[in-house]
Amino acid sequence: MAKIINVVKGTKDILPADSPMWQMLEKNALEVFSRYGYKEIRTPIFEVTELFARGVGDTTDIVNKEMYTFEKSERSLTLRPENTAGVVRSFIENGMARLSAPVKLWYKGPMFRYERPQAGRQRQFHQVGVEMFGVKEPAADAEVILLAVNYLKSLGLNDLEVEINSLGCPECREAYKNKIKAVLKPEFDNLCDDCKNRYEKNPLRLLDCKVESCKAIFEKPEIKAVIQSDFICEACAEHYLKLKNYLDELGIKYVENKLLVRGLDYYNRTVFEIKSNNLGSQNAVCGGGRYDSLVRNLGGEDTPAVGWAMGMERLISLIPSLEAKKLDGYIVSNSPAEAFKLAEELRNAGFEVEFDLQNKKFTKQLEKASKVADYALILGEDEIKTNTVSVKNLATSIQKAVVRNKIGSEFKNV
RNA sequence: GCGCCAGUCGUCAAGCGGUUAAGACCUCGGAUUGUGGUUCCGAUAUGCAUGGGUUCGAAUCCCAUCUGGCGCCCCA
Repeated sequence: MAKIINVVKGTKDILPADSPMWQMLEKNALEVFSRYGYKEIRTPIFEVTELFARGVGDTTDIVNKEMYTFEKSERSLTLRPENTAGVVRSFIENGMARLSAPVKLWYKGPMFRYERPQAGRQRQFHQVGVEMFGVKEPAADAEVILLAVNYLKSLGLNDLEVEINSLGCPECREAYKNKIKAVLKPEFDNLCDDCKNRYEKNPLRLLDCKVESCKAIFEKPEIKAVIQSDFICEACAEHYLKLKNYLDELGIKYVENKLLVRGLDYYNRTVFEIKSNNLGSQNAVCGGGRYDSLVRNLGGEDTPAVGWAMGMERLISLIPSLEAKKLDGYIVSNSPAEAFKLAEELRNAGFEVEFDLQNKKFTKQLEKASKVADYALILGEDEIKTNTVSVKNLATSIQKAVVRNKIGSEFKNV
């Protein structure tokens, strides 16, 4: 035999046994998001590399080491590692800023990140996400979080923990970063290598380092005081407070996590994550926040925006697997032409029906019927002569003759 | 990119230096030639991720590669 070819590392087939689950996720997304006025947008799977460098941020790991980038006709193109940048590009390019705000969009589809695969992490994975443009008020943040919670609910996921935080605006965050850097400066040599790196790149990410020696440093009173301080400016604080009030009113439980820092550079003010304890170390199913300066940074008019994305594979790993659905009927017959006609009749009436295409013996056909269908529709010589179909309920073993031209309306009653 | 663990039939696995490489499920065929899902019989890995090595002898030991899992990093 010829050598077989395998799927590439970090990618997976979605097999027929799995696809009903995916269909459910997609159907619920359409239903739930539509109720809030969100419309689906589908953007290309690859974009010009510069979009992600400018959009996601060139200090991020995603852009620095995880992108699938290739050259074609002297242009650098990249398989999308996330979809916010693409949606924003489309928003600007299609003049959606001229539409009446808010502009509410949702998407689903594959994303690509060159990372070491592990549980809940693949190189090709799928996200569903929403983006809302044009609303600076905290009600937008609240709606988007509510939408996430309700989508999860529609999937039977009720007990996930919502974590929120405010990163402040660029101004107050910059001041905070500088304070952190200042207070940690004397300890710099004692930080772990990762933290030394983060010190310059993104000091906010220092804070949830898991290395014990770093944790100990952050516990020192004078350092802890700075870390714990409410650094955000008045306007940001008010925005954050209003968001929390909305969430309280809506009965959405949340935990404030000062260490929550989304890794993408574009976030400001609100950031949030929804986590599960049943996912191992890749425990976030949903992550998002506000990104008021991204549209402008990508060349559009100043437009505030909020959104989130969920990892569909992670969602699926939390949902109990669905039972395989059986056919409505399986026709047992030694007259393929008659079986064809009956099958077509029932299929046109909306039933899921199959029959044997391989001239198998009667007993084999019946055995097959019992495995794959709720009813066996027996169409033998006797039945053809008398213009009937013997319908056998395979769960109860009850069998009845049904007049051929009433079969569609009656076989399910046996 | 780094560290640790693992890889035996379509699936779940036993075997841990000398076996014809167990067993179960699935699939297929037969027992019964118009009644299945319960029963009985049979078929299905010259092969143990791939490639090297050690050994009289390797699925079993060693090395490399590939893939998966866990952790770090990061993120959904």
